[in-house]
Amino acid sequence: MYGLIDCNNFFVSCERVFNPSLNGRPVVVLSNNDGCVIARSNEAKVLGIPMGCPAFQLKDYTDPSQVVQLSARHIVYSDISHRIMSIMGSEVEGLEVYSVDEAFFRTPYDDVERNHAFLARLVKKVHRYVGVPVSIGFAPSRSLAKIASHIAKKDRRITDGVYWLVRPEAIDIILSRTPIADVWGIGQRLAASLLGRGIDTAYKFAHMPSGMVRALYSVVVERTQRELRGEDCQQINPVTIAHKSLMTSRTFGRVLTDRRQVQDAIVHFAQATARRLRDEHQVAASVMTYVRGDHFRDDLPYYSNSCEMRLRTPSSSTMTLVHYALVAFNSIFREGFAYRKAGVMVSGLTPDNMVQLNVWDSEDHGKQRSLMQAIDGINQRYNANVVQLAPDVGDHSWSPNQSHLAPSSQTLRIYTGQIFDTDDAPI
DNA sequence: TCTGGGGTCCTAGGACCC
DNA sequence: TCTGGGGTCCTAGGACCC
Repeated sequence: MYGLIDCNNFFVSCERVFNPSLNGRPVVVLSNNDGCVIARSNEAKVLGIPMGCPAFQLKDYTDPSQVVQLSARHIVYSDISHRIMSIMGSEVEGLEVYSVDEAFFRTPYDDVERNHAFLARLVKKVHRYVGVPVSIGFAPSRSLAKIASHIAKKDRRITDGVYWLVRPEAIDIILSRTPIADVWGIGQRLAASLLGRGIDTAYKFAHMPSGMVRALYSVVVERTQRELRGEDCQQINPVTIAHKSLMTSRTFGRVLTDRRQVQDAIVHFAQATARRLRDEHQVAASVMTYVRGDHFRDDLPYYSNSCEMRLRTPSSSTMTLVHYALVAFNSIFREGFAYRKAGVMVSGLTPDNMVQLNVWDSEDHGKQRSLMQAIDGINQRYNANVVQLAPDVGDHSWSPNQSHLAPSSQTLRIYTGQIFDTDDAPI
């Protein structure tokens, strides 16, 4: 059987670890640029604030002064996530970290009661060690475990944070109470389409003829259906397995028209991406740069474009990636438009010890590699970006707004073991 | 005034090959 | 009038996830 551990209101719970006065109050965590709501405390959910709600619309639901609004601190959340996952990893087999606040695993026993008792202890342990409340569901498939974990989180009668979905009769009852849109893998489009056919619950979906699901939709949807029937068929890629692409992008704090300022952002994103790539010991085969305007502004001409460059030899060198990102940028930048967002993505990733060197590049490659190792070493030693490439010294006019950051206290620095640089908060 | 930042997988269709 | 068939690879775009 599969278990799913899910952190309750994760980002809000992380903030509460450092500021217990937030307990019992409506709290929301805002996305980059303080744009929209990406996490809500239960009290905020009760007020009717929806997920993804633009911050400026909070007033439609409640007096914004009653709601504590916080800018996201992903470095902190990521660190807390690692702590939780490492506790989990030491207690269960086959941990698959699915996202920053969720992980699947295999339950240790065949017996339902023993699993329940074991997992209830685990819920307590995580809360005691890390301070974040979690819920666990377990079932024959991951999709059913997901539904079980939601019940564990939402149903107040469940006091130990664990719910299981194993007996077929129980599964049928729960599925018939689960709206089709709540099924993992059924998004907006599919839900609308299924509703149009009268399929409004997970139960009805699970009992559609599979041939029909396959013909109407795809193998992916059919797999979801089989999962609801208790069959195990979702292949999860644990994040411990290397990424296939990496992206760094930001919405700017304001629209930019100056070429120099947008270019500044591209250089910064390319550097950040290169560093993450080296952290993963991977190299990229191609680099893509994209820019776009502000699609919420009708008063400005909108422009959006991207350009992908293939590298002669796969690389993770900052200099190489910045170079190609800028070549791509120069080919898509148009004067006379207002830019609101840009990003750099690398793809075609492979382990750096498997690079096939192009004969023309081999000498250069070795030198760059040594240089990058030296720079990374220095930056790591001083916990900061002490050494940077010359181009990334602009005024960062593209920087996002983060006006609701909790104070970056000494406690936090000690807790995370690093200097917390709000200007450079990679996820 | 103000609307995030990552990722993955699958499919359709075109290019190209024999 | 007649104008193959089957395969692979790549890319763009759409759908989903948190």
